Amino acid sequence: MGAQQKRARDPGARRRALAEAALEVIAEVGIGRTTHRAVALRAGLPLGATTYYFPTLDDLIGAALQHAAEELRVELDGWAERLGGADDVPAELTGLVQGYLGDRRRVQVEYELYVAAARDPRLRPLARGWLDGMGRMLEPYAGGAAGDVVALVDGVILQAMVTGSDVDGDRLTAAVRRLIADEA
Amino acid sequence: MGAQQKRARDPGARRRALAEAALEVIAEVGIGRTTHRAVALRAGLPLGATTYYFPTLDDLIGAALQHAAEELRVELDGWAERLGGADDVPAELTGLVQGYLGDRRRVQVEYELYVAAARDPRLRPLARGWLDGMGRMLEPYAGGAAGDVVALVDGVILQAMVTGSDVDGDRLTAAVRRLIADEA
DNA sequence: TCCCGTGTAGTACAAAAGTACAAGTACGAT
DNA sequence: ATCGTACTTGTACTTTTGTACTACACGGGA
Repeated sequence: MGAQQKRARDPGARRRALAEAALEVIAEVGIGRTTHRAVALRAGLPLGATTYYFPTLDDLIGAALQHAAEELRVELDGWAERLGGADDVPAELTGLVQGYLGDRRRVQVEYELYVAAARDPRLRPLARGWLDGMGRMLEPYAGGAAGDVVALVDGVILQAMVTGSDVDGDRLTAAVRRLIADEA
Repeated sequence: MGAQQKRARDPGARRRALAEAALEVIAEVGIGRTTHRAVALRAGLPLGATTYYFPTLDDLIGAALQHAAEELRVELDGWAERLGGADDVPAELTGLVQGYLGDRRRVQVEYELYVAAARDPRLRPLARGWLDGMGRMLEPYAGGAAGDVVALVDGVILQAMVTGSDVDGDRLTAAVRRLIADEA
């Protein structure tokens, strides 16, 4: 019906734009209150585009979370590289955590995914990507305590998000040192 | 209009029933998808009861979360008592965590509250109740590392919820021991 | 006993939201 | 150049949802 000018065709870009817009909406209002319309508005696309590319809302949200999980994996690869060239691993890890917290939107989405995965087993593989990936990354330095360091880091990030405050770098570094003492 | 038999009057019990039903709904579908109708159905009460006792949906959810926060405080008091009489504090703490994880519904609500608080500052005081209370409780045993132990425990619980698995008691105990070594 | 305020319950209504669809357009294959 | 398919877009339809409202019943005080 529309006879106005239509934008250039680029289905791939639209899928990505929708997924990214969905992530922004999720960060702002949570998974549960994310709607087709809010995502379309955020992406600057018509409502119909959402259902054309993602048959159902769950598909849209699922694709967005998958997108986020992939971004997280890329982030983790960067961490692994940085840790590999570091002479003080705990201090470097602390710096990475602090940098990660610089983008609260992204962190918020990650924890949205966590809580959703706790409720819906279908999302667990996505959430485990971060946990397992980080554990594997830390194993060379933390050995059997890698999982503990992951828990500590996730807990520290959670605290920062809930209280709205920053991470105490020295304290985190010291705690990581204690956890990995004598390991690896 | 209804001329059927009405239940006994007990406003206090109704408020409590609605708050508790809301918690169950929140645990199942998340805060964002919690509705008046779902809560009323769960509580076995008519729809009108929800708006009679809680003018708006936010009020209902807020009351439910406050209810949960109070329950958490009671739980924490129990923990404090148990830790006070324990000769092996890290082991006792591990046992408490494992016991806490026995009621996943409750844990789910707690983390729903966390993530919601990260997004909405108005909920932060409620969420801080657990963090601060637990920190204070651990201070006598963990000293300056109390906050680290809280982070570790929260991270471990989060891992258990996300992966659907149980907590490795020995590992948690060992990690706590390391964190509080030389403290307090 | 007779009210009257508080609680109860069913229903109503407008807004929001998920999804379907019809109409039209661009682009590659033939 | 034509044709068909994939994409685009605006709108329509139905369900869900928040909230308001009407009608009624109980229970204690005048």
